Amino acid sequence: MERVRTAVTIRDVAREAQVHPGTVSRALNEQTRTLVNPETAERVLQVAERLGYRPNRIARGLKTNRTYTIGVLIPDITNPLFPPILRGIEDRLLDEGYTALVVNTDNDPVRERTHVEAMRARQVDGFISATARLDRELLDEVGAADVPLVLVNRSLEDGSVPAVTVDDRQAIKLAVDHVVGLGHSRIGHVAGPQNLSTGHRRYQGFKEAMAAAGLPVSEDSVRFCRTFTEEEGARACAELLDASGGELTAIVAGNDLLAIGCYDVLEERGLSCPGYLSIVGYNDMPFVDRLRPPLTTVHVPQREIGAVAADLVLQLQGGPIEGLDEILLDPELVVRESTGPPRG
Amino acid sequence: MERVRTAVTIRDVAREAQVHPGTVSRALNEQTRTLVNPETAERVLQVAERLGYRPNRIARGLKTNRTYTIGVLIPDITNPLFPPILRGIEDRLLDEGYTALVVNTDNDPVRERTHVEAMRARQVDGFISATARLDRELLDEVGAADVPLVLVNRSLEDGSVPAVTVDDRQAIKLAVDHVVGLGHSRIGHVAGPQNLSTGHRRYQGFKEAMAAAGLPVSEDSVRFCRTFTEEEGARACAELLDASGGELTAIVAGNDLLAIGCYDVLEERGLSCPGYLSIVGYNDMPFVDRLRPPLTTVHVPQREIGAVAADLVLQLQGGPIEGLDEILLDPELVVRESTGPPRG
DNA sequence: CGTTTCGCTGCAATCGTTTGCAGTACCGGC
DNA sequence: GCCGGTACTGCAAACGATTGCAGCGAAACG
Repeated sequence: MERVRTAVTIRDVAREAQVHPGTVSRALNEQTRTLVNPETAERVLQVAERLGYRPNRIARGLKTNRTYTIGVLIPDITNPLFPPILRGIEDRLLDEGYTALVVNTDNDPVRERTHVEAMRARQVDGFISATARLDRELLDEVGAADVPLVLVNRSLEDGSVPAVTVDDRQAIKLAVDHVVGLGHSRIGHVAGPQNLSTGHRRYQGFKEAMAAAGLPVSEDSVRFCRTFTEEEGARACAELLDASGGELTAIVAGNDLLAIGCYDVLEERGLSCPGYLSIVGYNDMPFVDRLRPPLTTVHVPQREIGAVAADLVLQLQGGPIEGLDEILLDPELVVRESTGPPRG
Repeated sequence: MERVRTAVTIRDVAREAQVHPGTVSRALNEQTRTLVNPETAERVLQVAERLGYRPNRIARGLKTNRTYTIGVLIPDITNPLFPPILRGIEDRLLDEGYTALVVNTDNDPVRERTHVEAMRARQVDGFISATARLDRELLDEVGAADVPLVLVNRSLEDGSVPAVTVDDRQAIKLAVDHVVGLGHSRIGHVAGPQNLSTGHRRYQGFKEAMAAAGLPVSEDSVRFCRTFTEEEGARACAELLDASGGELTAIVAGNDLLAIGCYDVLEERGLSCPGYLSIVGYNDMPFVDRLRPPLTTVHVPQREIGAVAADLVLQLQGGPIEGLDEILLDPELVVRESTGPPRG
């Protein structure tokens, strides 16, 4: 309960340096140091150093209403998609003396709420959310408390909250154009969950890109997954293969995990990739270049997304910014060995 | 600068409920609620709810010297080894109302120091460190401040700091015995950095296991890597292959990344695995079951390690525990397809 | 030499809670 | 009727910092 009172406070320094605590505070703070006599300041600095003084940010935060902490909501850090984003965020925050409070929500509303509450109670200066969904209610709540919030990897239809994402439509277009360029025309889409903005937008992008290429998209050429997992990808892929009567020659998947699921059914059925079926993923997760075959996928600059998002919350610390909604970064197709010309 | 003063404080609740702030505090806290008249308590609860009161943990922490926050030091969250550990930690912490403050150190001493300072300034209640090294100095510093520290995935020789790890020696023995059982006798070791406890202990374990199996380990049968990366693994593997004059038939690697490096040189040289060379990894990182061939490796219960570590810091909150040093969890060999009988 | 200005420092309130202590009211027992 | 006890509740001092305001001495100015 009672931790040994070892901490040296501003008062200790003051006593030792023969000045008032207020003066110590000023001397220690870059911003206000000019207000104190250089000699005094120097002395205070010395004493602080000698005593091993460590400012108590908690106390500081109480007074200044700033904790220099940003809450980061992630569905599941175990999903390889997120670590790079997190790195991007952290590195950027660190530069400015901020720290990230990271939590996993599992996209579970109650976990989400618990975590957001906990973070608000800790007076975080802002939020970055990579979660697929966030209660409208929760959203409004943090909005009302006017602590900045920025979304990554997804966005709101109404643009009411700033977001940084990759241009999903353009990205999917890259993918379909690639296989079209290879000569494919019977192209399927293993789509992500439609209640997630990412899944939905990629599906839209697929339809658009196909239309632009003058290709029809029938009911048989797309299947929806309930989650972004290998299992669902496999299920959808199998259904697609069955429904198309073996005519499909390429699949663009809603994300890499889904693509891996496709690999699984090919292997199971003894079909080759890209010989029998070309597959392109989405995200360029770590290690997909090590799959057999290495996965052709669209690379999204995760780390940069994180960094930009961090930048944004940091800027938002200064107050709201007008006319800010979505920042789109450019995706990039990385061609590996899971795509090739159509069979026959 | 001045955020709108929207927060409702304990005083607002007090005014509204016609009681003293102290009473509100007591009513709101489970522990002390019995001290207040049930009716009053109920009324306070109601008002608090109605006003949307959110206790300010910062203020609370200032008074109670508890932040319910644990600092977690990780080398690099981008390394697939760590996300599961982090999950284990977070889930366990969440159960107890704690939150994790996570940072990436890159094993860089200055980053490390910066981060530790920042966390101490934020008055974290404890530390969990998964970093390979930590300045002796830093270690002592947090020790002196008597905030609990527990290590994961590595330990100190002198056992001065509680740690939770897997039994590296036993684990490597599992690996060695496996290939020995397959009939191998010319077994090499691609060892991790010897300045990291993990790398060192696995190397020791390798020598011991070989000795126990009655097998010699010559100078030509081990190569050391400077880092736990594919590149280094590849370099070491190539050297090993060259040095042994083509006699080696199996390699046990210091970790999965190193093993992947071995895969690379085999591919480069057109050699097969496990036909020409059996390879066993260490850690059972996500996705190694999807490599070609799926990697035989020793599984370490990352998530559990994290959970146990979290448990430990939590327990340590009650005060130091006597006779506590290292908690060893059991590794488990998972045999996949990268190992087979020796050629010839 | 008186007055203003300036540079520096001290004072004390404040941030939002917690908590030891004291006070009050009521009840029961003798 | 007095006393002790019990059950609440209020008071006020913390926790460790920040900061507007005021004071003070010395320099500058007229």
